[in-house]
Amino acid sequence: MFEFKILAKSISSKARVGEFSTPHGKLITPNLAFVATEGEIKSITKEVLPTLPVNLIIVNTFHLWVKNVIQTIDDGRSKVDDEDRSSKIENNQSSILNPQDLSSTLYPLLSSFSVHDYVNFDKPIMSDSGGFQVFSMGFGKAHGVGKITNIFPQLNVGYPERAKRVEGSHYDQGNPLIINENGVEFPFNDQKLMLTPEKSIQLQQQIGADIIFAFDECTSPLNSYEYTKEAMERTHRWLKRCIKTSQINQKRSEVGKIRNQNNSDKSDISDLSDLSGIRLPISSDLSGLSERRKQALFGIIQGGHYEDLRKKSAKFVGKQDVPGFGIGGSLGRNKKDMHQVLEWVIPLLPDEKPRHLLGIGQVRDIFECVERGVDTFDCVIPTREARHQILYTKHGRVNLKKMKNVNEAIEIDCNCLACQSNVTMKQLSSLFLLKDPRAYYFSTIHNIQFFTDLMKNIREAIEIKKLSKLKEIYFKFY
RNA sequence: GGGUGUGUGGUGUAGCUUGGUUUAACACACCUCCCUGUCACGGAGGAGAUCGAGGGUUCAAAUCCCUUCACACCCG
Repeated sequence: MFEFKILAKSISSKARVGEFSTPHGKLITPNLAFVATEGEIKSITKEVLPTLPVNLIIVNTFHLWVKNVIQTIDDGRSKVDDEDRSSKIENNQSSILNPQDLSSTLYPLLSSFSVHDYVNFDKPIMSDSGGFQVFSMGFGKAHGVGKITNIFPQLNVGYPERAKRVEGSHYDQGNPLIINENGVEFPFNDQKLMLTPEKSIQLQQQIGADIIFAFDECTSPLNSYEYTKEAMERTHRWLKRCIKTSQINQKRSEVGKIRNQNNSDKSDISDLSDLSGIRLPISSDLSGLSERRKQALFGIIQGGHYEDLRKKSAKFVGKQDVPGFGIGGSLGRNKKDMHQVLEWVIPLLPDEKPRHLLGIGQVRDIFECVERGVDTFDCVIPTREARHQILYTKHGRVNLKKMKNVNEAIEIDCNCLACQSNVTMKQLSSLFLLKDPRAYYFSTIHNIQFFTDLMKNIREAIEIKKLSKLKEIYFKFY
């Protein structure tokens, strides 16, 4: 499990085609995860999701947690577990397990019921750890910026002045969140929610995605060098804790299996005694713990747009015992900074493991980053912009608001349902005016088709050594 | 014929009772631009009415009074 086979490599760049084995199938790379923060791709119902050209999705731990979706998944699993057990076990040893306990406690998971069942998607799923919310609900909110800042556009020429402001420690103050060594406290809907590395991994285990991310602190591009360094070092310590928690889970699973084989309730579990508050169910039936519950923990590289920090982080995370890496955090002030960050980081990561670039995914970015050695992406752009009436086509981005009177399909040779059913841009515009759910649906499936095709084209181009040619074609319009 | 009510940007409304804080507000639509691990079917700007018409009161009227027009309803 979690083997990464490199199938083809570009000669002129670091681009490669790979195959990552997960419990829910092989993920062919480069690829892009569509974002299903709360367990569904917005405006796409669970019924139609399996019919769409989607290879990978990413859900979000924080949002699933606060929206009680994890609870729902747990309930679903308890139900399956109960049914499973009652059909297999004659005696009633398992009665000690009740759904209430299961829902809130870490435990060896019996059935393979997971977020896949919840979202109705039997392909690889990633879960983000909540680390991005440390930024988006923290400094990101306070600073009013994204992870690539492009504020002060009027100061583009006066770069030194802007840089001075950016380097100032002023931007390290006023975080609405409380961040300390232990974790992060989020004020959310009148409650305080504490997320720690252990908690995040626990939640992610309950979610059951194939690829999970370490809990990190995503910093703001406006944070000072000192702050970014401090946050990065803390993130490294958190990574150790994430790995440990994840390994303990793994061990407990194995113990569960042994106990199952021995059919004994008295297996030695003393090495797990430090797991206070975490109980093992006293059950003889743990055979349901399948390969499908295994999870790959990806460590995340931080360090902002500072060369020494990024390199230090890449070296540190790169040597950890994890099956893959995420490149996260603030990526500087513009795209050049972002490319620079990748050029610092990627050469320091082991070639034989996959690299995921968190949160990036505009068309140009995908090409630039694949060429620099990125294997997977996730991005809200395709689905969010669809809802904001931006459609992606081979001839560039199309703003539907300007196409109110155009009686043509979005794209002639597109395989998406909208184009196949000859929905015209005029019709689609009208649906948007009426806020008809079909407007969001059609636009979203169209953009999904576009990005899925894009990734496929990229993979094929790498294989036949024509990536730069393909890039040229797309760059005419993007 | 008598009575009542309504008349504000493209559409729907707020303001009118207690005139000034209205260079007339809001929503939708319209025109730009934006969206990169989604608190994002969202965000930032812009254009657009002198308040049915005319007259009067007043330092000051969309707001009070008169006349008139249009529409709606009620009574004959």
